[in-house]
Amino acid sequence: MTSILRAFEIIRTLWEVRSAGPSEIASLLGISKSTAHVYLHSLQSTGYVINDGGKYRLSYQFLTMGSRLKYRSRIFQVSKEEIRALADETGELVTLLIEESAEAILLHQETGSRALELGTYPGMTLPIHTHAAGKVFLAYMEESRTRAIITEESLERQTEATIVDAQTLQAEVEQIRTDGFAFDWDQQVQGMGVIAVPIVVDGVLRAVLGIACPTGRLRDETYRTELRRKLQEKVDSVTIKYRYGA
Amino acid sequence: MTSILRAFEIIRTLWEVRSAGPSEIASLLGISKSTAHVYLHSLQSTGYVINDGGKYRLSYQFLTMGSRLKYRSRIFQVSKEEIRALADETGELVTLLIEESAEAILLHQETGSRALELGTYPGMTLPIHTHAAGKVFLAYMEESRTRAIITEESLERQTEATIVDAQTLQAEVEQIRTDGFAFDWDQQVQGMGVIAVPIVVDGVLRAVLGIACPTGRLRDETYRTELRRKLQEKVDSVTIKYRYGA
DNA sequence: CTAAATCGTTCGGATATGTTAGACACTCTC
DNA sequence: GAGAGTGTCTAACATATCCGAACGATTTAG
Repeated sequence: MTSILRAFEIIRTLWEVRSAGPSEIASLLGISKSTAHVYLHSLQSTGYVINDGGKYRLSYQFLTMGSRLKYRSRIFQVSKEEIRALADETGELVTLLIEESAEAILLHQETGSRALELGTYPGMTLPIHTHAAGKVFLAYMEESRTRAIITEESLERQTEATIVDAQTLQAEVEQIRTDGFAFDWDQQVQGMGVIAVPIVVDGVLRAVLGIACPTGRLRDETYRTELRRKLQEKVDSVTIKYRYGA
Repeated sequence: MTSILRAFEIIRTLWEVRSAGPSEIASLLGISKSTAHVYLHSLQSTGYVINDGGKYRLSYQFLTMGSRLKYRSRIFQVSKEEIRALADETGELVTLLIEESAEAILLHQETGSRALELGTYPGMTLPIHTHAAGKVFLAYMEESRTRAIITEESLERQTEATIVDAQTLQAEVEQIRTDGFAFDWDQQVQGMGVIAVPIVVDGVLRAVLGIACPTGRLRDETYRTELRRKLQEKVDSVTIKYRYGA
């Protein structure tokens, strides 16, 4: 089914170039101009691509569908209020991440009054080994998957503190299993630290709730444990809501 | 190019049923089981569909792509801070809408401290004739399109106050052109009113900024003009930012 | 202001591609 | 433990995809 793959290649290309006509798409993908036109025309009739005056571009249908998925998801529905409350109480950046295809996806975030402004956005994907939340996923998923990701993946470096060694990562993962939470300093972006706690319902890891704040504030141990306590508190109430309804 | 259309039909179906296997998709779309399987398999390899153990479902790739489109858009970037500020200053719900394919799309929203909680979300689409923001679009788009939408579209009713008569709508649109803003009461949802102001840069309508609040508060005329003044103020600074950079 | 070039779009024929039924292994249900 | 359901895979057929050429319309170059 090359046509479907090609259609999504065109979508990706349209994302990259923002707007293009059949000729440009054709030369970028190495297909004929008329073929490119047929694809673009078909994509237009799905509503995911828009034609203004010969130039084609992606429509906000992606946002519509993506947001619907987000707002319909149970974990978002039951944790939305707690995330807002946690952001208000701590003033920091609170994030809800889920795992999909061995990647961490930022499903939702709320910013507190003194939260740092990262360039993060809902739907953003993050490599799983570069931050506390990702390591929680590694710690709580089925061990075979953990092993596969740790060894197979290339463990790309993001900052100087990023763990790129499989054994070190494995040890951290085991530590997280016993602790029930994860820390990181500077592993994703320099100057930022994260505390992350798993949301486990019926023995299944549903998501990870995290607080991101400047490394400076995190060095204070009493503040750190305070954050962790508040985080765990919210996770507990989210777990109950998820399990027992409403 | 029926395969592309069919692929997106399958995506729509997967949205509706949340999760399904080839057999279920096949019977829903009237195709053979093996065809459904090939489609699902291809969609999976695009990353937009995920296979857990035979059952297929949509991935958050839609959210990722949709959010990227949103966060990259110039109008969002230049108005983000003003929207947050306006929500803080007024305490109400502030919305940024754009028009696409004769529909209004809620690109962004920020909630103030006493804002009413509608079930709105970024990416949500709204019929264009049922609210103040939509009527601003009608007022500021090319007249031929306005006429086409007003007369062609069926003007579906949402509440008792929804304008479903083409002539009434036309008159309102002309009023908005002279006023430079739009009001509505109860036209989208009962008990809610909206004030909407166009964001026009270089003679082109880029988006509409709106404030939604309970009809009760809107009846106070001094409050109404106060809201409108603050709204216009933010729109002016957004316009300048959009036009002259940063 | 004209001419050449490039654009998006349309058409019909060669052929590559999608479609299908059937067979398989597997998992639940009864 | 039998049966009906599932997801997956293969191979042959037929259909729908792909391309080159040609059409206006628009933009660029002279």
